[in-house]
Amino acid sequence: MYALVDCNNFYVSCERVFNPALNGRPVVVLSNNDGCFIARSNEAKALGLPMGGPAFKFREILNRHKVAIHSANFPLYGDMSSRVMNTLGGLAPGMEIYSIDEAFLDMEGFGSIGLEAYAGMIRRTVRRSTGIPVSIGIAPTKTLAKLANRMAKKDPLFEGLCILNDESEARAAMAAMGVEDVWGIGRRHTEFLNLNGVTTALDLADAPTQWVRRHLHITGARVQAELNGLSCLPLELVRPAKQSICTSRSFGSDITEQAVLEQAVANFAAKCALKLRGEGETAGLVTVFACTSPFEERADRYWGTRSVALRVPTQDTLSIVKAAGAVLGDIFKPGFRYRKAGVILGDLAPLAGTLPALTLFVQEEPEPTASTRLMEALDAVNSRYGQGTLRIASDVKAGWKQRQERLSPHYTTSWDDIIEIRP
DNA sequence: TCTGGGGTCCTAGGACCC
DNA sequence: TCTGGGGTCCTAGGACCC
Repeated sequence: MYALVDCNNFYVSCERVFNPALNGRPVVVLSNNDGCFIARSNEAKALGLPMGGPAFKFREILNRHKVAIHSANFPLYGDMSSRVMNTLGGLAPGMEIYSIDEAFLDMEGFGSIGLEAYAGMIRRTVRRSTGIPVSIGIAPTKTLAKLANRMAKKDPLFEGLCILNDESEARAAMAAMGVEDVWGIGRRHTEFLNLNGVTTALDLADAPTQWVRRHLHITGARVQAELNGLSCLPLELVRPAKQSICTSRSFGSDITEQAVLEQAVANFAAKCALKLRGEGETAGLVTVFACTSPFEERADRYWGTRSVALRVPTQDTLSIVKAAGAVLGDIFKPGFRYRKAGVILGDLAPLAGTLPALTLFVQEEPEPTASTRLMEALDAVNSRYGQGTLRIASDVKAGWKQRQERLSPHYTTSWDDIIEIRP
């Protein structure tokens, strides 16, 4: 049996841990730039505020119901996530961290204690240790565990815990669940399935397997098998190495000058390099993109992207920022209003096993130790005094910024912020 | 005025190999 | 008139996840 543990309204719950006055009130957390809703309390959901809805379209409801609004505070949420995962890791023999607020647990062998009692203990322990409320779904496959979790959240009668013990319980749950709510079935597949009379999860489970394989491909076939109790998605106990690392942002206001865009891209490249070192990897490919708002008139839209291969794979901020700056020079076209840009690192390889790339015409030394030592010093200073304390000169936040008008303090990751909230 | 960010996997098709 | 079989690698685009 697998358990899916999912934090309730996670970002809102994080804000409430440190600001209990938010309990019982409608609360929303906004995306970067304060654009869309990315988390809503139950009270906010009841007001009809939709996931992903742009805040400006709901200004009237937000004002009328005095909804508490927070800008996204990802350092806080990431740290709270670690606390939840550390707690869960001690409560089961195997765990797969699936997302910032979800983990699958191996429930093998807990049948004798009683799954229900054990799951109740998990919920109480996480709540007591971290302040975060969680819901749990338990079933014979991961896909059914996701479905059970959804039941646990949807229907208050379950009180945050739903266990599907056997086929008849699974079939009853699937009959009550729309096919669009099945894990792995997105908007396009839902549209296709509905047109063909498949509207519930149970319809999908019972559809002809060849037909599912043909139209929903191998991933859809796995979903169907899992709904029928055949486990084909094992628990991934170790996180696979990342294949790419990306940092991108939309801007608080449009950018038209190349120099300003260069500053932003330098900042994104430096952030990427920091993440890269955190993963212990080197990158061999740097991709940069810059684009206008997708809501522009067609003639004013532009999407530029280009990649450059690095002669020597590296995790050095200076090399990566330099490469990214050169690529931006290639794709920048004057006359457009740029709304968003980003840097993507690819061809990742572990640092330890890195050999100098074979180059035919250029005699390339292995990466000098000086670079490694400089990066160590850079990271040590920034870790001690805050990210951005020491940075590359082109990475200046002079001409671009994001909107973050209602940011809560970084309660768990910044001493300065804690001092600031002292009464 | 105002619409997020960071990922993965799969397929189809082209180009190439012997 | 007749035109194989078995592969790899790469890329773009689509679909999905939170």
